[in-house]
Amino acid sequence: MTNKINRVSKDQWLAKALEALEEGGIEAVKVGRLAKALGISRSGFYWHFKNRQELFDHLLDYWTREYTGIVTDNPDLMKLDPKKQLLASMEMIRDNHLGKFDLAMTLWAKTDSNIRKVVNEVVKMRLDYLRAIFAELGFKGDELEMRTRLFVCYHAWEDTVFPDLSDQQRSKLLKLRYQYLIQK
Amino acid sequence: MTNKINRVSKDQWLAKALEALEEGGIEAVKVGRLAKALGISRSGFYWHFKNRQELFDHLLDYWTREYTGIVTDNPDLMKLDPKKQLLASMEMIRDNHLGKFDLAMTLWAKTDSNIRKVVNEVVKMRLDYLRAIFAELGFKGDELEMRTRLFVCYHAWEDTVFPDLSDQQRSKLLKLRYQYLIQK
DNA sequence: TATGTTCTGTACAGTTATGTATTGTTATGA
DNA sequence: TCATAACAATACATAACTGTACAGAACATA
Repeated sequence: MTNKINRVSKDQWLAKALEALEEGGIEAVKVGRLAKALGISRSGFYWHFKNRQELFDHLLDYWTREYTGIVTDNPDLMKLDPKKQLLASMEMIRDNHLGKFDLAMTLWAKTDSNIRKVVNEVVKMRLDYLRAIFAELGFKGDELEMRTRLFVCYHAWEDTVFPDLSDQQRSKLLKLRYQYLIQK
Repeated sequence: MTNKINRVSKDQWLAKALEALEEGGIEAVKVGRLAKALGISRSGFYWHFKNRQELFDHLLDYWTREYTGIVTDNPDLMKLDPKKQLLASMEMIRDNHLGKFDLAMTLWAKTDSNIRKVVNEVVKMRLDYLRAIFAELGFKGDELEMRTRLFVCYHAWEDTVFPDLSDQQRSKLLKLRYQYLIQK
């Protein structure tokens, strides 16, 4: 008996949506496509979410929580001396693939002012966080700004721009970049 | 008399398509939306293009021609000594907004292997071009690779990641970055 | 003025998408 | 075991999007 039906939770819908978002941007996140990918009909979706927009709101929420605060709001990192904090941040960004959704989010921000607001805030948080570290390392003024932005841009986008780098190569370059960035 | 009809050329369709591509990725490039934005019906589109795919082919073509070769295939730049070539390249990327479509193209590449192939080639061309310059400046091995990638990533994405930078600030940071990147 | 080329709108058919309504099935807790 | 919550399928109405067909207007040129 037990004609088992595949049941899909809210989190599973969200996970598939994130996948679609990462791969094709927000316009590729379609209810029907997600259902097909999950192997069920669309009906369950509207039990979990009022409509497509509500899913979008959750996606934005998720990204803000999971992909930004981990570094910039981490008390353990704050305790370290600036050099160690910088290196630990670099490794954390790499290990957690913190730039994973930056591509889709940044594109999304272009057509949606709500998203734009959040993305701008996130970029600002990252800049503030790194600026503080480089300031502690003794950099000032425009030099401080230049290093901060070089860091923020590169580390958020390395995965996206150079997806084919091996882990080994990535690690080697990371160490060298660390030395280079703290050098006066 | 002269009930003037708004006529729209192929180039105008392409221009609007590029706009849509830049703002919302390839999934946002819809024939109907372009027509609406141009203030006409869709019919003309199918006179210029066989179908939507043919428009996509043109978009890829356009990007490859206009947004990559300008720097990496420029004989005038090759004549310069490496330091001047580096600086001129940086200014050229900035002035021509050469990273303008990188966001949409990179996302597009995730779901289309033809696009991925081209995008990968373009990134490779950029890396080769910059690697040659930094090599002439005396860098070797992993250090050479680190600087090359730092440059390529930052300069293609600065506009996208920091859209709010003023021209003045952008110029100031460019000069400092130039000094920093050639420094041993 | 005649003629072909370059575009236009309108109409239609087919596909894909959203959202609603309704009813059925399974798991859980009282 | 009974009620309810948490899912499921199916059917339906509507809108958006693609592509085709076709008739006609404007333009270039001879």
